[in-house]
Amino acid sequence: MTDDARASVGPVPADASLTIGQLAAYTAVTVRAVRHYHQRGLLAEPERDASGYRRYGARAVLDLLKIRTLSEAGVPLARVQELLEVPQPVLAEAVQEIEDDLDRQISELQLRRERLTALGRGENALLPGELGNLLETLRAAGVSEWALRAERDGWVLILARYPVRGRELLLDKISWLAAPTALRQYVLYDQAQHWEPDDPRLREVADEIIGTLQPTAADLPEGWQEEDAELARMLTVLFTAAKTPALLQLEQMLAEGHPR
Amino acid sequence: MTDDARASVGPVPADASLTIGQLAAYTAVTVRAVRHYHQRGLLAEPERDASGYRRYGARAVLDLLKIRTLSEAGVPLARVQELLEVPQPVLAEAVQEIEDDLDRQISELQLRRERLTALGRGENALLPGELGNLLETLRAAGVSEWALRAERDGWVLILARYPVRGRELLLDKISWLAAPTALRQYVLYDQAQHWEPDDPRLREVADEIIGTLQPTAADLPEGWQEEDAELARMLTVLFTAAKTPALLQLEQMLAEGHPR
DNA sequence: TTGCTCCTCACGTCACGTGAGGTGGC
DNA sequence: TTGCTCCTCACGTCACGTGAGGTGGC
Repeated sequence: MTDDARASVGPVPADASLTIGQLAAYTAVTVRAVRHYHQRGLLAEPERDASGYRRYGARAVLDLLKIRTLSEAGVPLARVQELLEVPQPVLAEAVQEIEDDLDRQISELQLRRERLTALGRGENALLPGELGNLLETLRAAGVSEWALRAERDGWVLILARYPVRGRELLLDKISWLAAPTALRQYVLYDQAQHWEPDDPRLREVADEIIGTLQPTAADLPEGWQEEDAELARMLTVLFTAAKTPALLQLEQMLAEGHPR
Repeated sequence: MTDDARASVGPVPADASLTIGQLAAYTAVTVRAVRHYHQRGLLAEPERDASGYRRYGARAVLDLLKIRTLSEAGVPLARVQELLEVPQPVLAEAVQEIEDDLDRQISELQLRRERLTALGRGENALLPGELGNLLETLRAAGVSEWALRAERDGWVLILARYPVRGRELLLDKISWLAAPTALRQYVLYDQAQHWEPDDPRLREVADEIIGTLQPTAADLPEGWQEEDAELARMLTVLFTAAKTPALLQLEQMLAEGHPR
Protein backbone atom coordinates (compact mmCIF):
# COMPACT_ATOMS: atom_id res chain seq x y z
CA MET A 1 0.00 0.00 0.00
CA THR A 2 1.53 3.31 -1.04
CA ASP A 3 1.31 6.50 0.95
CA ASP A 4 -0.66 8.10 -1.86
CA ALA A 5 -3.24 5.38 -1.88
CA ARG A 6 -3.79 5.75 1.83
CA ALA A 7 -3.82 9.52 1.67
CA SER A 8 -6.97 9.64 -0.43
CA VAL A 9 -10.09 9.07 1.56
CA GLY A 10 -11.41 5.94 -0.07
CA PRO A 11 -14.54 3.97 0.59
CA VAL A 12 -14.99 3.44 4.28
CA PRO A 13 -15.79 0.04 5.79
CA ALA A 14 -19.56 -0.15 6.08
CA ASP A 15 -19.21 -0.62 9.83
CA ALA A 16 -17.69 2.82 10.14
CA SER A 17 -19.78 4.68 7.61
CA LEU A 18 -22.79 6.95 7.91
CA THR A 19 -26.33 6.57 6.63
CA ILE A 20 -27.91 9.52 4.84
CA GLY A 21 -29.88 10.32 7.97
CA GLN A 22 -26.79 10.41 10.17
CA LEU A 23 -24.93 12.52 7.63
CA ALA A 24 -27.80 14.96 7.32
CA ALA A 25 -28.30 15.27 11.06
CA TYR A 26 -24.62 15.92 11.76
CA THR A 27 -24.29 18.55 9.03
CA ALA A 28 -27.67 20.08 9.90
CA VAL A 29 -29.26 19.76 6.48
CA THR A 30 -32.34 17.75 5.50
CA VAL A 31 -32.12 14.28 3.98
CA ARG A 32 -33.98 15.68 0.98
CA ALA A 33 -31.33 18.37 0.54
CA VAL A 34 -28.57 15.74 0.47
CA ARG A 35 -30.44 13.83 -2.24
CA HIS A 36 -30.97 17.09 -4.08
CA TYR A 37 -27.23 17.78 -4.02
CA HIS A 38 -26.62 14.31 -5.44
CA GLN A 39 -29.09 14.98 -8.23
CA ARG A 40 -27.47 18.30 -9.08
CA GLY A 41 -24.04 16.65 -9.09
CA LEU A 42 -22.83 18.78 -6.19
CA LEU A 43 -22.13 15.86 -3.92
CA ALA A 44 -20.66 12.60 -5.23
CA GLU A 45 -22.95 9.58 -5.00
CA PRO A 46 -21.42 7.23 -2.39
CA GLU A 47 -21.31 3.46 -2.42
CA ARG A 48 -24.42 1.53 -1.49
CA ASP A 49 -24.74 -1.27 1.04
CA ALA A 50 -26.48 -4.59 0.48
CA SER A 51 -29.89 -2.94 0.93
CA GLY A 52 -29.18 -0.23 -1.59
CA TYR A 53 -28.68 2.35 1.18
CA ARG A 54 -26.11 5.11 0.61
CA ARG A 55 -23.04 4.82 2.85
CA TYR A 56 -21.03 7.95 3.53
CA GLY A 57 -17.45 8.54 4.66
CA ALA A 58 -15.72 11.56 6.15
CA ARG A 59 -15.23 13.21 2.75
CA ALA A 60 -18.98 13.55 2.34
CA VAL A 61 -19.20 15.28 5.72
CA LEU A 62 -16.50 17.77 4.74
CA ASP A 63 -18.05 18.38 1.32
CA LEU A 64 -21.50 18.81 2.76
CA LEU A 65 -20.31 21.30 5.38
CA LYS A 66 -18.71 23.27 2.57
CA ILE A 67 -21.86 23.15 0.47
CA ARG A 68 -24.04 24.20 3.37
CA THR A 69 -21.74 27.03 4.40
CA LEU A 70 -21.74 28.49 0.90
CA SER A 71 -25.39 27.85 0.15
CA GLU A 72 -26.54 29.38 3.43
CA ALA A 73 -24.47 32.45 2.64
CA GLY A 74 -26.72 32.93 -0.37
CA VAL A 75 -24.44 31.44 -3.03
CA PRO A 76 -26.49 29.77 -5.82
CA LEU A 77 -25.88 26.03 -6.08
CA ALA A 78 -24.43 26.45 -9.60
CA ARG A 79 -21.75 28.73 -8.17
CA VAL A 80 -21.21 26.41 -5.20
CA GLN A 81 -20.46 23.64 -7.66
CA GLU A 82 -17.81 25.76 -9.34
CA LEU A 83 -16.23 26.68 -6.02
CA LEU A 84 -16.01 23.05 -4.94
CA GLU A 85 -13.59 22.34 -7.79
CA VAL A 86 -11.34 25.30 -7.19
CA PRO A 87 -8.03 25.30 -5.20
CA GLN A 88 -8.05 26.70 -1.68
CA PRO A 89 -6.46 30.11 -2.45
CA VAL A 90 -9.02 30.80 -5.18
CA LEU A 91 -11.79 29.68 -2.86
CA ALA A 92 -10.46 31.97 -0.13
CA GLU A 93 -10.60 34.89 -2.54
CA ALA A 94 -14.16 34.06 -3.56
CA VAL A 95 -15.11 33.74 0.10
CA GLN A 96 -13.96 37.33 0.65
CA GLU A 97 -16.47 38.59 -1.89
CA ILE A 98 -19.22 36.41 -0.46
CA GLU A 99 -18.46 37.81 2.97
CA ASP A 100 -18.90 41.35 1.66
CA ASP A 101 -22.15 40.23 0.16
CA LEU A 102 -23.29 38.73 3.43
CA ASP A 103 -22.39 41.94 5.24
CA ARG A 104 -24.63 43.81 2.84
CA GLN A 105 -27.39 41.29 3.50
CA ILE A 106 -27.02 41.84 7.25
CA SER A 107 -27.18 45.62 6.84
CA GLU A 108 -30.27 45.18 4.70
CA LEU A 109 -31.91 43.07 7.38
CA GLN A 110 -31.12 45.71 9.99
CA LEU A 111 -32.73 48.33 7.75
CA ARG A 112 -35.78 46.13 7.38
CA ARG A 113 -35.89 45.72 11.11
CA GLU A 114 -36.02 49.50 11.51
CA ARG A 115 -38.79 49.84 8.95
CA LEU A 116 -40.69 47.11 10.77
CA THR A 117 -40.39 49.04 14.01
CA ALA A 118 -41.76 52.07 12.16
CA LEU A 119 -44.74 50.06 10.96
CA GLY A 120 -45.42 49.15 14.57
CA ARG A 121 -45.88 52.89 15.23
CA GLY A 122 -48.43 53.24 12.41
CA GLU A 123 -48.42 53.43 8.65
CA ASN A 124 -47.46 57.13 8.55
CA ALA A 125 -44.13 56.20 10.13
CA LEU A 126 -43.23 54.44 6.87
CA LEU A 127 -43.31 57.77 5.01
CA PRO A 128 -40.26 60.00 4.58
CA GLY A 129 -39.14 61.59 7.83
CA GLU A 130 -39.84 65.17 6.70
CA LEU A 131 -43.43 64.36 5.88
CA GLY A 132 -43.86 62.56 9.18
CA ASN A 133 -42.54 65.61 11.01
CA LEU A 134 -44.89 67.95 9.14
CA LEU A 135 -47.86 65.79 10.03
CA GLU A 136 -46.83 65.63 13.68
CA THR A 137 -46.49 69.41 13.83
CA LEU A 138 -49.94 69.89 12.34
CA ARG A 139 -51.53 67.28 14.54
CA ALA A 140 -50.02 68.87 17.63
CA ALA A 141 -51.42 72.25 16.52
CA GLY A 142 -54.94 70.80 16.44
CA VAL A 143 -55.40 70.39 12.70
CA SER A 144 -58.39 68.20 11.76
CA GLU A 145 -58.00 64.56 10.81
CA TRP A 146 -59.34 65.32 7.38
CA ALA A 147 -56.78 68.05 6.71
CA LEU A 148 -53.99 65.80 7.99
CA ARG A 149 -55.04 63.11 5.59
CA ALA A 150 -55.34 65.51 2.67
CA GLU A 151 -51.91 66.93 3.47
CA ARG A 152 -50.39 63.47 3.73
CA ASP A 153 -51.97 62.10 0.57
CA GLY A 154 -51.13 65.21 -1.44
CA TRP A 155 -47.49 65.11 -0.45
CA VAL A 156 -47.25 61.36 -1.00
CA LEU A 157 -48.37 61.79 -4.59
CA ILE A 158 -46.14 64.81 -5.15
CA LEU A 159 -43.09 63.11 -3.66
CA ALA A 160 -43.71 59.94 -5.66
CA ARG A 161 -43.78 61.87 -8.93
CA TYR A 162 -41.23 64.60 -8.22
CA PRO A 163 -38.82 63.30 -5.59
CA VAL A 164 -36.38 66.23 -5.81
CA ARG A 165 -38.59 69.30 -6.35
CA GLY A 166 -41.29 67.77 -4.22
CA ARG A 167 -38.94 67.44 -1.30
CA GLU A 168 -37.81 71.04 -1.74
CA LEU A 169 -41.39 72.26 -1.66
CA LEU A 170 -42.08 70.14 1.39
CA LEU A 171 -39.11 71.65 3.21
CA ASP A 172 -40.36 75.12 2.17
CA LYS A 173 -43.74 74.40 3.70
CA ILE A 174 -42.16 73.09 6.88
CA SER A 175 -40.06 76.20 7.36
CA TRP A 176 -43.07 78.39 6.54
CA LEU A 177 -45.08 76.65 9.25
CA ALA A 178 -42.24 77.16 11.70
CA ALA A 179 -43.57 80.72 12.10
CA PRO A 180 -46.31 80.72 14.81
CA THR A 181 -48.54 83.12 12.79
CA ALA A 182 -48.39 80.83 9.78
CA LEU A 183 -49.27 77.78 11.83
CA ARG A 184 -52.15 79.70 13.45
CA GLN A 185 -53.50 80.75 10.06
CA TYR A 186 -53.28 77.16 8.85
CA VAL A 187 -55.37 75.99 11.79
CA LEU A 188 -57.93 78.77 11.34
CA TYR A 189 -58.25 78.01 7.65
CA ASP A 190 -58.74 74.35 8.52
CA GLN A 191 -61.41 75.06 11.15
CA ALA A 192 -63.27 77.50 8.86
CA GLN A 193 -64.30 74.78 6.48
CA HIS A 194 -66.95 73.42 8.83
CA TRP A 195 -68.69 76.78 9.30
CA GLU A 196 -71.68 78.07 7.37
CA PRO A 197 -70.70 80.22 4.36
CA ASP A 198 -72.32 83.24 6.01
CA ASP A 199 -70.66 82.70 9.38
CA PRO A 200 -69.38 86.12 10.52
CA ARG A 201 -66.17 84.53 11.82
CA LEU A 202 -65.10 83.95 8.20
CA ARG A 203 -64.62 87.72 7.89
CA GLU A 204 -62.38 87.73 10.99
CA VAL A 205 -60.25 84.88 9.65
CA ALA A 206 -59.96 86.57 6.26
CA ASP A 207 -58.89 89.82 7.88
CA GLU A 208 -56.24 88.03 9.92
CA ILE A 209 -54.81 86.19 6.93
CA ILE A 210 -54.83 89.13 4.54
CA GLY A 211 -51.60 91.04 4.68
CA THR A 212 -49.45 88.01 5.52
CA LEU A 213 -47.86 85.88 2.91
CA GLN A 214 -49.39 82.48 2.26
CA PRO A 215 -47.67 80.57 -0.55
CA THR A 216 -50.04 78.73 -2.82
CA ALA A 217 -49.77 77.04 -6.17
CA ALA A 218 -50.58 80.42 -7.75
CA ASP A 219 -47.44 81.90 -6.20
CA LEU A 220 -45.13 79.59 -8.09
CA PRO A 221 -42.65 81.70 -10.06
CA GLU A 222 -43.18 82.05 -13.79
CA GLY A 223 -40.79 80.44 -16.23
CA TRP A 224 -40.52 77.17 -14.37
CA GLN A 225 -39.29 74.17 -16.23
CA GLU A 226 -41.92 71.97 -17.75
CA GLU A 227 -41.70 69.52 -14.88
CA ASP A 228 -42.41 72.30 -12.46
CA ALA A 229 -45.41 73.56 -14.43
CA GLU A 230 -46.71 70.02 -14.39
CA LEU A 231 -46.06 69.91 -10.66
CA ALA A 232 -47.87 73.20 -10.16
CA ARG A 233 -50.89 71.85 -11.95
CA MET A 234 -50.75 68.77 -9.77
CA LEU A 235 -50.64 70.91 -6.63
CA THR A 236 -53.67 72.85 -7.81
CA VAL A 237 -55.62 69.73 -8.61
CA LEU A 238 -54.80 68.14 -5.29
CA PHE A 239 -55.56 71.09 -3.07
CA THR A 240 -58.71 72.31 -4.78
CA ALA A 241 -60.26 68.88 -5.14
CA ALA A 242 -62.53 69.01 -2.13
CA LYS A 243 -63.47 72.43 -0.82
CA THR A 244 -66.46 73.17 1.36
CA PRO A 245 -68.74 76.16 0.67
CA ALA A 246 -67.21 77.91 3.67
CA LEU A 247 -63.73 77.52 2.22
CA LEU A 248 -64.83 78.83 -1.13
CA GLN A 249 -66.37 81.86 0.59
CA LEU A 250 -63.19 82.40 2.59
CA GLU A 251 -61.06 82.28 -0.54
CA GLN A 252 -63.38 84.75 -2.19
CA MET A 253 -62.78 87.15 0.69
CA LEU A 254 -59.03 86.58 0.46
CA ALA A 255 -59.10 87.20 -3.30
CA GLU A 256 -60.69 90.63 -2.68
CA GLY A 257 -57.52 91.28 -0.82
CA HIS A 258 -58.31 94.13 1.62
CA PRO A 259 -59.60 93.89 5.19
CA ARG A 260 -63.04 95.34 5.63
CA MET B 1 -70.16 66.81 0.88
CA THR B 2 -69.91 65.19 4.28
CA ASP B 3 -66.78 65.01 6.34
CA ASP B 4 -66.89 61.23 6.17
CA ALA B 5 -67.02 61.20 2.42
CA ARG B 6 -63.97 63.40 2.21
CA ALA B 7 -62.12 61.52 4.90
CA SER B 8 -61.94 58.35 2.85
CA VAL B 9 -59.27 58.51 0.20
CA GLY B 10 -61.35 58.11 -2.92
CA PRO B 11 -60.31 57.92 -6.53
CA VAL B 12 -57.78 60.61 -7.30
CA PRO B 13 -58.08 62.88 -10.33
CA ALA B 14 -56.10 61.26 -13.12
CA ASP B 15 -53.91 64.34 -13.31
CA ALA B 16 -52.68 63.74 -9.80
CA SER B 17 -52.41 59.97 -9.85
CA LEU B 18 -49.52 57.59 -10.31
CA THR B 19 -48.82 55.04 -13.02
CA ILE B 20 -47.75 51.56 -11.96
CA GLY B 21 -44.16 52.41 -12.83
CA GLN B 22 -44.16 55.53 -10.67
CA LEU B 23 -45.77 53.66 -7.81
CA ALA B 24 -43.28 50.82 -8.05
CA ALA B 25 -40.26 53.13 -8.28
CA TYR B 26 -41.29 55.18 -5.27
CA THR B 27 -42.00 52.16 -3.08
CA ALA B 28 -38.90 50.33 -4.36
CA VAL B 29 -40.63 47.21 -5.61
CA THR B 30 -40.84 45.88 -9.15
CA VAL B 31 -43.78 46.53 -11.45
CA ARG B 32 -44.20 42.79 -11.66
CA ALA B 33 -44.46 42.56 -7.88
CA VAL B 34 -47.25 45.15 -7.84
CA ARG B 35 -49.17 43.16 -10.45
CA HIS B 36 -48.51 40.03 -8.42
CA TYR B 37 -50.00 41.66 -5.33
CA HIS B 38 -53.07 42.58 -7.35
CA GLN B 39 -53.42 39.00 -8.54
CA ARG B 40 -53.13 37.67 -4.99
CA GLY B 41 -55.69 40.19 -3.81
CA LEU B 42 -53.20 41.88 -1.49
CA LEU B 43 -53.46 45.24 -3.16
CA ALA B 44 -56.82 46.59 -4.45
CA GLU B 45 -57.05 47.02 -8.23
CA PRO B 46 -57.22 50.78 -8.90
CA GLU B 47 -59.24 52.58 -11.52
CA ARG B 48 -58.03 52.56 -15.10
CA ASP B 49 -57.54 55.54 -17.39
CA ALA B 50 -58.77 55.79 -20.98
CA SER B 51 -55.88 53.61 -22.17
CA GLY B 52 -56.59 50.88 -19.67
CA TYR B 53 -53.60 51.90 -17.53
CA ARG B 54 -53.87 51.53 -13.78
CA ARG B 55 -54.00 54.83 -11.90
CA TYR B 56 -52.93 54.87 -8.26
CA GLY B 57 -53.64 57.22 -5.38
CA ALA B 58 -51.91 57.77 -2.05
CA ARG B 59 -53.65 54.81 -0.43
CA ALA B 60 -51.88 52.43 -2.78
CA VAL B 61 -48.53 53.94 -1.78
CA LEU B 62 -49.29 53.43 1.89
CA ASP B 63 -50.58 49.90 1.36
CA LEU B 64 -47.62 48.97 -0.78
CA LEU B 65 -45.13 50.29 1.76
CA LYS B 66 -46.87 48.17 4.37
CA ILE B 67 -46.80 45.09 2.14
CA ARG B 68 -43.14 45.58 1.29
CA THR B 69 -42.14 46.15 4.90
CA LEU B 70 -43.81 42.95 6.04
CA SER B 71 -42.82 40.84 3.04
CA GLU B 72 -39.18 41.89 3.26
CA ALA B 73 -39.20 40.94 6.92
CA GLY B 74 -39.92 37.40 5.80
CA VAL B 75 -43.67 37.34 6.37
CA PRO B 76 -45.45 35.09 3.84
CA LEU B 77 -47.87 36.96 1.58
CA ALA B 78 -50.82 35.00 2.97
CA ARG B 79 -49.99 36.32 6.44
CA VAL B 80 -49.39 39.83 5.07
CA GLN B 81 -52.91 39.75 3.68
CA GLU B 82 -54.31 38.89 7.10
CA LEU B 83 -52.32 41.67 8.76
CA LEU B 84 -53.56 44.27 6.28
CA GLU B 85 -57.11 43.78 7.53
CA VAL B 86 -56.32 43.99 11.20
CA PRO B 87 -56.59 47.09 13.45
CA GLN B 88 -53.40 48.95 14.35
CA PRO B 89 -53.01 47.60 17.92
CA VAL B 90 -53.27 44.02 16.70
CA LEU B 91 -50.82 44.79 13.92
CA ALA B 92 -48.40 46.35 16.42
CA GLU B 93 -48.55 43.17 18.47
CA ALA B 94 -47.86 41.00 15.44
CA VAL B 95 -45.00 43.29 14.44
CA GLN B 96 -43.38 42.58 17.80
CA GLU B 97 -43.23 38.88 17.02
CA ILE B 98 -41.96 39.53 13.50
CA GLU B 99 -39.24 41.72 14.95
CA ASP B 100 -38.13 38.87 17.22
CA ASP B 101 -38.10 36.65 14.18
CA LEU B 102 -36.02 39.13 12.23
CA ASP B 103 -33.58 39.37 15.11
CA ARG B 104 -33.17 35.63 14.94
CA GLN B 105 -32.60 35.87 11.21
CA ILE B 106 -29.91 38.49 11.77
CA SER B 107 -28.17 36.32 14.38
CA GLU B 108 -28.33 33.41 11.96
CA LEU B 109 -26.71 35.48 9.23
CA GLN B 110 -23.94 36.52 11.62
CA LEU B 111 -23.35 32.86 12.44
CA ARG B 112 -23.21 32.06 8.74
CA ARG B 113 -20.78 34.89 8.25
CA GLU B 114 -18.49 33.31 10.89
CA ARG B 115 -18.71 29.90 9.26
CA LEU B 116 -17.89 31.50 5.93
CA THR B 117 -14.78 33.07 7.45
CA ALA B 118 -13.83 29.62 8.72
CA LEU B 119 -14.20 28.18 5.24
CA GLY B 120 -11.79 30.84 4.02
CA ARG B 121 -9.20 29.32 6.37
CA GLY B 122 -9.69 25.83 4.93
CA GLU B 123 -12.23 23.06 5.17
CA ASN B 124 -10.89 21.75 8.50
CA ALA B 125 -11.94 25.02 10.09
CA LEU B 126 -15.56 23.96 9.54
CA LEU B 127 -15.10 21.03 11.93
CA PRO B 128 -15.81 21.24 15.68
CA GLY B 129 -13.29 23.41 17.48
CA GLU B 130 -11.88 20.57 19.62
CA LEU B 131 -11.06 18.51 16.56
CA GLY B 132 -9.47 21.50 14.88
CA ASN B 133 -7.31 22.06 17.96
CA LEU B 134 -6.24 18.42 18.05
CA LEU B 135 -5.21 18.54 14.41
CA GLU B 136 -3.27 21.76 14.93
CA THR B 137 -1.40 20.27 17.89
CA LEU B 138 -0.46 17.20 15.89
CA ARG B 139 0.54 19.20 12.83
CA ALA B 140 2.75 21.44 14.93
CA ALA B 141 4.40 18.33 16.44
CA GLY B 142 5.38 17.16 12.97
CA VAL B 143 2.81 14.41 12.44
CA SER B 144 2.54 13.23 8.83
CA GLU B 145 -0.19 14.46 6.51
CA TRP B 146 -1.53 10.95 6.22
CA ALA B 147 -1.85 10.53 9.97
CA LEU B 148 -3.53 13.90 10.24
CA ARG B 149 -6.06 12.92 7.63
CA ALA B 150 -6.71 9.55 9.23
CA GLU B 151 -7.15 11.23 12.59
CA ARG B 152 -9.50 13.82 11.15
CA ASP B 153 -11.61 11.37 9.17
CA GLY B 154 -11.84 8.91 12.03
CA TRP B 155 -13.06 11.53 14.47
CA VAL B 156 -15.47 13.02 11.94
CA LEU B 157 -17.18 9.66 11.59
CA ILE B 158 -17.16 9.00 15.31
CA LEU B 159 -18.54 12.43 16.17
CA ALA B 160 -21.23 12.17 13.51
CA ARG B 161 -22.48 8.90 14.95
CA TYR B 162 -21.89 9.42 18.65
CA PRO B 163 -21.94 13.15 19.32
CA VAL B 164 -21.82 12.90 23.11
CA ARG B 165 -19.53 9.91 23.83
CA GLY B 166 -17.45 10.78 20.78
CA ARG B 167 -16.74 14.24 22.08
CA GLU B 168 -15.80 12.82 25.49
CA LEU B 169 -13.32 10.45 23.88
CA LEU B 170 -11.91 13.28 21.79
CA LEU B 171 -11.38 15.41 24.89
CA ASP B 172 -9.69 12.40 26.54
CA LYS B 173 -7.31 12.10 23.65
CA ILE B 174 -6.55 15.80 23.71
CA SER B 175 -5.70 15.76 27.40
CA TRP B 176 -3.63 12.60 26.93
CA LEU B 177 -1.60 14.33 24.20
CA ALA B 178 -1.06 17.31 26.47
CA ALA B 179 1.71 15.27 28.11
CA PRO B 180 4.97 15.78 26.15
CA THR B 181 5.91 12.07 26.39
CA ALA B 182 2.56 11.07 24.93
CA LEU B 183 2.90 13.49 22.05
CA ARG B 184 6.44 12.27 21.41
CA GLN B 185 5.29 8.66 21.32
CA TYR B 186 2.52 9.58 18.91
CA VAL B 187 5.01 11.15 16.54
CA LEU B 188 7.40 8.20 16.78
CA TYR B 189 4.61 5.75 16.12
CA ASP B 190 3.59 7.83 13.11
CA GLN B 191 7.12 7.98 11.71
CA ALA B 192 7.71 4.28 12.22
CA GLN B 193 5.14 3.31 9.63
CA HIS B 194 7.46 4.27 6.77
CA TRP B 195 10.33 2.11 7.95
CA GLU B 196 11.12 -1.46 6.87
CA PRO B 197 9.59 -4.11 9.19
CA ASP B 198 13.12 -5.20 10.21
CA ASP B 199 14.37 -1.69 10.88
CA PRO B 200 16.25 -1.84 14.22
CA ARG B 201 14.74 1.52 15.26
CA LEU B 202 11.38 -0.21 15.66
CA ARG B 203 12.81 -1.98 18.71
CA GLU B 204 13.86 1.37 20.23
CA VAL B 205 10.43 2.88 19.68
CA ALA B 206 8.74 -0.18 21.17
CA ASP B 207 10.97 -0.02 24.21
CA GLU B 208 10.18 3.65 24.71
CA ILE B 209 6.44 3.17 24.44
CA ILE B 210 6.25 0.06 26.61
CA GLY B 211 5.67 0.93 30.19
CA THR B 212 3.67 4.06 29.49
CA LEU B 213 -0.04 4.08 29.11
CA GLN B 214 -1.48 4.39 25.65
CA PRO B 215 -5.24 4.14 25.53
CA THR B 216 -6.59 2.09 22.68
CA ALA B 217 -9.90 0.60 21.75
CA ALA B 218 -8.87 -2.49 23.70
CA ASP B 219 -8.67 -0.40 26.88
CA LEU B 220 -12.33 0.48 26.83
CA PRO B 221 -13.92 -0.61 30.11
CA GLU B 222 -16.09 -3.70 30.13
CA GLY B 223 -19.82 -3.48 30.63
CA TRP B 224 -20.30 -0.50 28.39
CA GLN B 225 -23.72 0.20 27.06
CA GLU B 226 -24.52 -1.20 23.68
CA GLU B 227 -23.82 2.11 22.03
CA ASP B 228 -20.38 2.15 23.53
CA ALA B 229 -19.63 -1.40 22.39
CA GLU B 230 -20.72 -0.37 18.94
CA LEU B 231 -18.49 2.69 19.21
CA ALA B 232 -15.55 0.56 20.31
CA ARG B 233 -15.96 -1.67 17.28
CA MET B 234 -16.08 1.44 15.10
CA LEU B 235 -12.86 2.74 16.65
CA THR B 236 -11.16 -0.58 15.98
CA VAL B 237 -12.31 -0.70 12.38
CA LEU B 238 -11.22 2.86 11.72
CA PHE B 239 -7.78 2.68 13.28
CA THR B 240 -6.74 -0.74 12.05
CA ALA B 241 -7.98 -0.18 8.51
CA ALA B 242 -4.69 0.80 6.93
CA LYS B 243 -1.59 -0.36 8.71
CA THR B 244 1.82 -0.74 7.13
CA PRO B 245 4.00 -3.79 7.72
CA ALA B 246 6.21 -1.67 9.96
CA LEU B 247 3.26 -0.73 12.14
CA LEU B 248 2.12 -4.34 12.39
CA GLN B 249 5.61 -5.32 13.48
CA LEU B 250 5.68 -2.50 16.01
CA GLU B 251 2.37 -3.56 17.45
CA GLN B 252 3.62 -7.11 17.67
CA MET B 253 6.54 -5.88 19.77
CA LEU B 254 4.21 -3.83 21.94
CA ALA B 255 1.92 -6.81 22.41
CA GLU B 256 4.83 -8.85 23.77
CA GLY B 257 4.90 -6.18 26.38
CA HIS B 258 8.41 -6.20 27.86
CA PRO B 259 11.43 -4.26 26.74
CA ARG B 260 14.19 -6.42 25.34
C1' DT C 1 -45.96 -7.12 14.18
C1' DT C 2 -44.86 -2.19 14.74
C1' DG C 3 -42.09 1.80 13.97
C1' DC C 4 -38.38 3.96 11.87
C1' DT C 5 -35.23 4.66 8.04
C1' DC C 6 -34.28 4.10 3.56
C1' DC C 7 -35.42 4.04 -1.69
C1' DT C 8 -37.26 6.35 -6.29
C1' DC C 9 -40.33 9.04 -8.98
C1' DA C 10 -42.86 13.15 -9.62
C1' DC C 11 -45.75 16.90 -8.66
C1' DG C 12 -46.10 21.09 -5.50
C1' DT C 13 -44.46 25.52 -3.39
C1' DC C 14 -43.22 30.40 -2.99
C1' DA C 15 -42.65 34.96 -4.92
C1' DC C 16 -42.10 36.58 -8.37
C1' DG C 17 -38.83 36.66 -13.34
C1' DT C 18 -39.06 36.48 -18.08
C1' DG C 19 -40.32 36.41 -22.60
C1' DA C 20 -44.42 36.60 -26.13
C1' DG C 21 -47.30 39.51 -28.56
C1' DG C 22 -49.67 43.70 -28.70
C1' DT C 23 -51.27 48.75 -27.71
C1' DG C 24 -50.66 53.76 -26.46
C1' DG C 25 -48.55 58.48 -25.70
C1' DC C 26 -44.67 61.73 -27.02
C1' DT D 1 -40.89 56.92 -36.62
C1' DT D 2 -38.47 55.52 -32.39
C1' DG D 3 -38.30 54.51 -27.58
C1' DC D 4 -40.49 53.86 -23.42
C1' DT D 5 -44.39 52.41 -20.64
C1' DC D 6 -48.26 49.95 -20.23
C1' DC D 7 -51.34 45.61 -20.93
C1' DT D 8 -52.42 40.29 -20.45
C1' DC D 9 -51.36 35.50 -20.61
C1' DA D 10 -48.44 31.82 -19.40
C1' DC D 11 -44.38 29.25 -18.75
C1' DG D 12 -39.85 29.38 -16.08
C1' DT D 13 -36.92 29.61 -11.81
C1' DC D 14 -34.76 28.25 -7.45
C1' DA D 15 -34.04 25.00 -3.74
C1' DC D 16 -35.91 22.06 -2.11
C1' DG D 17 -40.97 20.15 0.37
C1' DT D 18 -44.24 16.71 0.21
C1' DG D 19 -46.83 12.89 -0.63
C1' DA D 20 -47.13 8.14 -3.20
C1' DG D 21 -45.89 3.55 -3.06
C1' DG D 22 -42.66 0.26 -1.69
C1' DT D 23 -38.56 -2.23 0.79
C1' DG D 24 -35.44 -3.40 4.77
C1' DG D 25 -33.58 -3.96 9.62
C1' DC D 26 -34.78 -4.50 14.64
